[in-house]
Amino acid sequence: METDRKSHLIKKLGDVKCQRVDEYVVPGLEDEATEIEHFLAEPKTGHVSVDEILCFEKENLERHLKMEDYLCAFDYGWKISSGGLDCIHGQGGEDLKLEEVLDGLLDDDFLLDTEFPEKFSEPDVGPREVSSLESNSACGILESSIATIREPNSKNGKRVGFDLRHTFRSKYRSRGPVTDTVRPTREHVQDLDVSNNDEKPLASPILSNQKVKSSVKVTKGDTLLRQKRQRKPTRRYIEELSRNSTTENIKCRKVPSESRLWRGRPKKIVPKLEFESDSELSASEFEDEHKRTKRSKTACDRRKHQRTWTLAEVIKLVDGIAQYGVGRWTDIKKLLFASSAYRTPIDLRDKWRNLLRSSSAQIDNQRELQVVNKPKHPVRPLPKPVVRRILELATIHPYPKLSSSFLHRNY
DNA sequence: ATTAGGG
DNA sequence: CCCTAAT
Repeated sequence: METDRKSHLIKKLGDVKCQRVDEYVVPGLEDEATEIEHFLAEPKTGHVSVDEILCFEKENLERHLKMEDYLCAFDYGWKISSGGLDCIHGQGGEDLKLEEVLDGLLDDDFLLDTEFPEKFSEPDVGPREVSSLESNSACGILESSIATIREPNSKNGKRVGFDLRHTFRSKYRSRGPVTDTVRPTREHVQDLDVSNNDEKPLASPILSNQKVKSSVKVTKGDTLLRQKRQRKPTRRYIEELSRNSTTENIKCRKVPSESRLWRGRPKKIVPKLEFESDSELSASEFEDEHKRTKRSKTACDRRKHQRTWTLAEVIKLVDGIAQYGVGRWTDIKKLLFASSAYRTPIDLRDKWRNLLRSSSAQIDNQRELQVVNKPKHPVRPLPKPVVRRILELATIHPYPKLSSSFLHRNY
């Protein structure tokens, strides 16, 4: 029985990996539509769209977020420099094939640091599944997200992709319905997020089945996942480790990853008991580790660990600040980033601080950037709408120590 | 426990 | 991102 499921799963995954990019990447498109709508909606009015609620499960998938960034970029008329595409919704844009677009995207260095097939091997979904999903989770997820794609025209992936693209486009173009959405109360949002905790140990039911179970049992909030970890390794220990094996990036990733997990959720639930379970990597940790950014080895030693912010995240953050105001980072974290085990409130604040800095700088250099914007320059500017909102918020909720530089600035 | 500031 | 002081 168990083996049956496993083999089924494996087969399923095999199928997935054979999928073409344009096929299995498509589910993210609709999602993106909701995200964009969400963003486009006026911050002060209700902007949690019904779509978002309905789709919140899908939204949890990190891979979707990745795609969102690109699609956001399209919305802002960004240039896909290497693809030779000017902007998707231009006149000629209508004729673009989805795969062409994706090709351009793949060449672009914008936030595409993860291979697609890999992403599907680490499905993370809402915890609601968690209970019933211990044995057959991955199957359900994969099937639901892929079957829909294959269904319409199983013979021709291209065609399917094309159609879906239109679905997406039409959806995000008509931003009308978004505005009249019901604004969820705080409680609603809370509920949503609680059941929405996407960093749940579903990363790889296949790989660490038992462990998932053990750590899921206690799961209720977003912090309980770490229960396995009883004791924080001493800093010396960590340093020792990284010094002893200067060799592989394995160390570069692993050590920081662990220390990262300690931060943010220090003692809350951690009992005094101590039995070392270091060898046991909980699913969430596995996922965490798995998703850890891959970058040059040189950067590894400087920043212990870092995860690049996606556009979607930035937008979410800006929205959160618009709602709750600057300074209430714990609230924002709990309500909007409950699904992200990383991104501590401090991270949010840091990000905001950086956003302020960069967006003001971007205003200054706007013209210069467009001229000098040879693809070589790794600086990818924020979409103007985002910058706009950031600056607006900056004036409304002045950030200590930085606000002065903004107030006398007119944009 | 959280936040502001600085590194 | 990390750390610390202050609240």
